[in-house]
Amino acid sequence: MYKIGELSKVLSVSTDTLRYYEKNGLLTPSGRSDSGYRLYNENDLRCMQFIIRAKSIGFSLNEIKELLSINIDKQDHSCGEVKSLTEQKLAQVEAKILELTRFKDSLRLLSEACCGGEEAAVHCSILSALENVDDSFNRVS
Amino acid sequence: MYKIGELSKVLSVSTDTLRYYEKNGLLTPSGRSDSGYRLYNENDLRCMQFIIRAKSIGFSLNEIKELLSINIDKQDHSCGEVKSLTEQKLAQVEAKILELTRFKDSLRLLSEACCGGEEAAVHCSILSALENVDDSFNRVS
DNA sequence: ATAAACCTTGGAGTAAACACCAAGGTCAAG
DNA sequence: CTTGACCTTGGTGTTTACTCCAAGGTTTAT
Repeated sequence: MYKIGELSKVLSVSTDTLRYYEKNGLLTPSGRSDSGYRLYNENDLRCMQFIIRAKSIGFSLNEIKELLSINIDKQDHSCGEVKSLTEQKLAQVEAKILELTRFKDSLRLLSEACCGGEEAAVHCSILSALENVDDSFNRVS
Repeated sequence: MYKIGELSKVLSVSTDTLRYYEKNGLLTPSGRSDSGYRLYNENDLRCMQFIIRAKSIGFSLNEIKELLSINIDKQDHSCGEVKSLTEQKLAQVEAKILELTRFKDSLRLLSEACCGGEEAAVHCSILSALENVDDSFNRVS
């Protein structure tokens, strides 16, 4: 069992953040001490790690709550509902990956077009590189 | 040349957003009419499209400003500097793609573990699916 | 037994990214 | 020449995700 300060150190988040997440229904500590201190167990820790990872990927706290509800509500919902929500999120993630990949391609194009030397970078431009990417995309579609 | 309302319609963003971006140095319209109306040209439009795309990918307005400065400052900086900034951003994007891909894998695992039927989804859980992914990751590393 | 280092709740403050007025000037149509 | 749809600046309001007190109770080490 971790006290809030201990968990905050393990995860490198502030105690305020932990209390904030609790207030917003993302992570409720599994228990309280006699004196009212929050007590987190290993499962709470894993849940928090999940939240941190989902956040770093770009999910909002509300989206994360939705993802977590897949877990929390599992007794109350059918497999069909869970699967549908999961696949919806999956599609979102895949779309994001696609966009990011396209973006990566333009950055790489820019980087490769750039000689990297000492001269003024007049011919280097994110925008022109992106235009090239767009053009190729347009030609394909 | 587009007036602010015209550009806003073309791009499906509010005029407030366009003014906000101008105030924050992301996109300054290339001109003004005699009466002081903002006038945007095709280049401004492309720039705005870039901003919208970068935003949808998860870059903050400040990060986008940095990306755009690659373009704007090109006369003032060497190719080497531009290349370095670009590659830095490239690394960020690649890291993001990796994390997203990992996340996608866990969602897919969850989806596949789920029968999708009518029964209570007791055995379906994002967290347990993620634990499995983590385990396999840990075994590898 | 008394600091120092924790914890509690409640509330106020902050930064980002807008959204929404208000008061007034501009422009095209009838 | 006026009506309605646009534009201007300047300001306030909103949501998200924290962050930082303040006032007081608890634990622990000396």
